[in-house]
Amino acid sequence: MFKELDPILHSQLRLAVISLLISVKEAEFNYLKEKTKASSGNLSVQLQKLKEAGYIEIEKSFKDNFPLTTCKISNAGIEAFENYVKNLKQYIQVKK
Amino acid sequence: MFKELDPILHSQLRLAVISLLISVKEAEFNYLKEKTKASSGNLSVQLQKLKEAGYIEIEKSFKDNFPLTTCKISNAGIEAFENYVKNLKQYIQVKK
DNA sequence: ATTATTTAGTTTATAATATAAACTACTTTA
DNA sequence: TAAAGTAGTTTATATTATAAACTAAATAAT
Repeated sequence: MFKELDPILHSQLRLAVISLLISVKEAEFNYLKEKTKASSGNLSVQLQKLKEAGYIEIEKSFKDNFPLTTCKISNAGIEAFENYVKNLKQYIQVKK
Repeated sequence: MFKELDPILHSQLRLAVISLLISVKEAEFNYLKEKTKASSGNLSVQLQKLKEAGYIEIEKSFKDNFPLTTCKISNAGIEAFENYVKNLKQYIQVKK
C-alpha cells in the first residue's frame, strides 16, 4: 500500500535543495542558503548527507579568493527524486 | 519560496494515517496498523500526536469484550492535510 | 482452576535526525 | 594590526521516530 519514503529525501531542507538543483542544474552554497533560508551549519550537514547518498556532487574551488562550494545533482539524485515523488503521491492524493 | 511543511504531517506514518482517515472517515486501530505496517507502539504514539494536534479524534470503546480504538479525522485535520499537500507541491513539481 | 496464550493497546528507552551554536580558516577593510 | 566579514565545518543539543518492554484484560489449554 504505502511505499517507503526515502528518508534522505523526506527532509524539508534536503528536499528543497534537491528541488532547486533539479531546476538549476548547478548552484552555489549561498544560493541554496538564500533560497532555502537555512543556516549555514544545517545546510552544510545536509549537503554532506546528499553527497554521501550519491544524490549530489560537491565541487570546491575559490572565487575572488574566497572558498566556493558548488553543487549539482547526479543521475542517482534525479532518479531518487522521481521515485520519491512517485511514492509520495500515494500518500497525498485522496482516493475516493 | 519554500513554505514550511507542517512537522506533524511530515512524518511517514502520521501522513499515511491521515491519508487513510481522509478516505475512510473512520478506522479502527488494527485497520490502521495493517494498512500502514506499523508496530502497535509506534502507531499508538503517532495517533496521540495527531490527537494532540487536533487533527484526529480518538474514541475508545469495547468490541467483543476487547478494547477498541476508533479514529476519525477532524476538520482541522482535513485543513492541515490540504495545506500540507499544497505546500509540498512547491517542493515536488519541477519548475522549468 | 490456574497456567499459557492472545488481543489490544500504552509507556518508556533508545536510536536516528534536524538544527543551531560554536568554531576554523582565511580575506578585506579601518 | 586589529576588527569585521566571508564561507563554510564541526559539534553539541533538542526533537523525532521507532521498537522493546510492559499493562490489563480475555480466551484457550492442561
